[in-house]
Parts: sequence; C-alpha cells; structure tokens
Amino acid sequence: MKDQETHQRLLEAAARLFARRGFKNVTVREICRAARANVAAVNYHFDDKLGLYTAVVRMAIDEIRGTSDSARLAGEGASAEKKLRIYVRVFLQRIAANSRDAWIHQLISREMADPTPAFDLIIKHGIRPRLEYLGGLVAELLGCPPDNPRVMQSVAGLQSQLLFCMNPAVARVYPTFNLTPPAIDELARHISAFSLGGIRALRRHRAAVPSAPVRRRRRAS
Amino acid sequence: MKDQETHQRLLEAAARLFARRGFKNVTVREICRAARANVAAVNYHFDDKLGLYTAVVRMAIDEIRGTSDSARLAGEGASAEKKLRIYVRVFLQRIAANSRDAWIHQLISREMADPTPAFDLIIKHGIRPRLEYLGGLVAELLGCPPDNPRVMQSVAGLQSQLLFCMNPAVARVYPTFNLTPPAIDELARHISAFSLGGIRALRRHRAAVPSAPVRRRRRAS
DNA sequence: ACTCGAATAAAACATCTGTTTTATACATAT
DNA sequence: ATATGTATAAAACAGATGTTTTATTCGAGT
Repeated sequence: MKDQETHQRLLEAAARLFARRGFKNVTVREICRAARANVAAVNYHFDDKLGLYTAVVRMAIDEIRGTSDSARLAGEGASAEKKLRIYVRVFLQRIAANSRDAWIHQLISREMADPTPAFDLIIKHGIRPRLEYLGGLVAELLGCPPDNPRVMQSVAGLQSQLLFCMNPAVARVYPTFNLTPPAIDELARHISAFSLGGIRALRRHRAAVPSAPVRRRRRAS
Repeated sequence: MKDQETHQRLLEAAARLFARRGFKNVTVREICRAARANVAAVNYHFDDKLGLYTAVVRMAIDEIRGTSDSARLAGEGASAEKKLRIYVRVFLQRIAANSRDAWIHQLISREMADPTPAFDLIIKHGIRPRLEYLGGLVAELLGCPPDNPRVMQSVAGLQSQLLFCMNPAVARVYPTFNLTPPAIDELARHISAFSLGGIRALRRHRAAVPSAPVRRRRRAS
C-alpha cells in the first residue's frame, strides 16, 4: 500500500472529464493520463470503466443532496416564495463556472442526454428528493395538492431554466450570456421572478380540465 | 446512374440515427445497414462521416426555418400574446413523438449537449432567426427595447421549457409525463400560461438595474 | 460492339479503445 | 532475511470503427 492516492486521483480526474464530455466520449487512457496513473489502474481499482463511472455518480448524488439540503436549510422558516428564491440562488451559485461543484450538474445534464445504467440511481436518490421539496413549495404557492399536474409542470418549468442556463452552449446562442459571479445573482433574481410569475399565472384559472368540456377561446388553426 | 436513391436513403437513415443518438454514438456501418447500402457508400457520396452529418444538418436547418415561418404565418395579425401561444403550440405539435419532424429538434438538443463543427451553422441560420422573432414578441409584451437583457432572459426561459420537455429522459424523472397528442395541447397551454405569467412578472419592476444602486428587499445570506 | 464513367460491393488498413496478462517494486509480517 | 500481498508499470489482445483500395456491375453515348 505504497500510495493509495491513485484511487482518489482517478476519481477526481474522472469526475471532471465525465462531466465535461460524457461517459462514452472519455477514454480510459485519457483519465489515467490526467490522474498520472497507468492504463490498467482503472480496471485494478474499479473493475472496469463503468465501475469508475458509477463511483463518480455516487459522489455526485451525495453532492446533489448536499445542495438540496443546503437550500432547504437556508430557507427554513421563510415563506414558500422566499424558499423558492433561495433555492434558485443556491443552485446557481453552486453551478457557477468557477465553482468547485460545477461538474456535478454537468454530469446530470449528460445523463439526461445519454442515460447510462447509473441514471436510475441519480433519479431515485438525487433528483426525486429535490423534486419533492420543490413540489411541496409550488403546491403551497399554487394552493393545490402536490399531486396536481400543474405542480409537476411548474417544477419542470423552473428546473428546465436552471438546467438550461448551465449548458456551455447557450453562451454561443445568446452572446450576452455570462456566468461571472456578479451576473449570477442577477440571473437568479430573473429566474425566480419569471418562475414565480408563471406559478402565479397558473394559479389564476382555478380548474384546468384537460378533457376540456369548458369552452375556451377559439384557437387559430 | 443505376439508382441514385442510395444518396437519399443514406440521408434519411442518418437523420433518424444522428438525431436519436448523436454524431459520435452512431457508426457509419449502422447507417449503411439501415440504408441498405455498402460501408463505403458514405465516403463515396459524402466524402466522410462528417460530410454526411452536415448534409443532415442542412436539412434540419431548412425544417427549423419551416417551423418558425409556419408559426409566424399562423400568428399573422394576432396580438403578441396570441402569437406566442401559437408559436408554442406549433412547436410542440411538430416535435410530438409521432410527428414526422421529431428528429429535427432532437438533433438540436444533441448539438447543444455535444457541439460539432456544424453547430455554428445551426445557430446562424436556424436558431438566431427564431430568437429574433421571439425576441420581438417578448419585447412587445415587456414594453421595452429588444436589446434589453430581460428580453433575452424571457426568451431563454420559454425556449428552455420547450427543449426540456422534448427530452426523452424527462418521462423517467416525471413519471406522469407523456406526449400523446391530446396531452400536447394541454402542455402547450400550460407552458404558454407559465411563460406569459413570467413575462408579466418581469414587466412589473420597471427598471432592473444590474449594478443595483436601487435598494431592494434584503436577501437572506 | 465498345468504351467510359458512375455506382456498388468486398476486402483490407490503420487507428483507437477497453481490457487482460505478465512482470516488477515495495512495504509489512513472519 | 524471506515470504506475501498490494500497487504500479509495460506490453499485448481483441474488437470496433472510419477510411481506402481494388474489383465488379451497369447504363449511356459513340
């Protein structure tokens, strides 16, 4: 047991690379080079490439729960609206480009685009708990039970904005976009205001009946 | 010139496969098998794999503009709010799972996750024109010039929801989610209402000064 | 009938990539 | 000091993959 740090260096290098480029687009050799380890090190310490990846995923899940808990704690005792604002700000600050935890949510985005066998783990232990927290908040804001479909819709509306703006490609589409620390607070305010406005709007028409016997405005063909 | 249809079969098979799994995760042999063509056909007709891909991208760009124009046309003469509702519905109907055009926006999502050299083309000729249309709508709704950062923020807020809900993985995260034709109209209504509510909320506080000499509510640390 | 060029097919190549094998260094226990 | 087990290193392997090469087919123009 000369070193034993190789195990750790592999994990860190793999986390960074997998998050940035996804499971399939990173080579074992690349990870080992970044970790200053031999090519066989991955198989020795983690059985195979997928073993290393799921070890990284387990690390990520812990951090996701950390972010959720951190937001939950910071909002303790506040109103539902304030809790939502706090969640948005905590989330964005954690995924700011310079942040140490940026890789985690990049990894989630990668799993959304190209799910691996580890995706079920992430959903069950990382995403679901967070959605339940947010669902509770939104249900309170909407004044309806948490299993009302509008709750899910609103949570998705919020979360989609958060996931979207951490995509490196959006900076190429919206050239004025940047995630420097001062801009992050401004962005958090905007997303909070936008989402709270959306939730308020969904609160208006009380009963949205999907099968729609209620006659609405006619729609253009 | 016995057949000449091989060229076309390759394009169609490649579009479907590239959209579903991305450039790197599709093999040339797979495309050729799906197109009932020889392995060398790709290189013969399109120089190399990337050549075939950019040919597919050019097809996609045309369809994107088609969707934009179709929405623009359907909204001609209507109010800005109505135009936005129409855009959302047209967009969602085109990307419905069963739709013939579903592959196109899947391809865009793939490019957002893993940009290839073709991404610049998509931005310039597909995404930018659409964002300018939406930006005009939102600026009218916000009552501010189109270069106001809130416009970009709102357009991103809307578009992020649309891109998000067409991701096949969201059905695993939000189990009640489905994109059957009847649900699509309902979803379009929700996203329209949510986004219009968000825009309305951003309209409220007139001057959002990023450098904030204006004192706002204190925020929790 | 012959030629020419485009399209297809089969095989071969070179490279990349995950994994395994074999050998070596080294700390610890006996 | 010797043996043992753990960690690292170098090389080799097997399969996949984009591309190239070489032949072959087939229709059109002369």
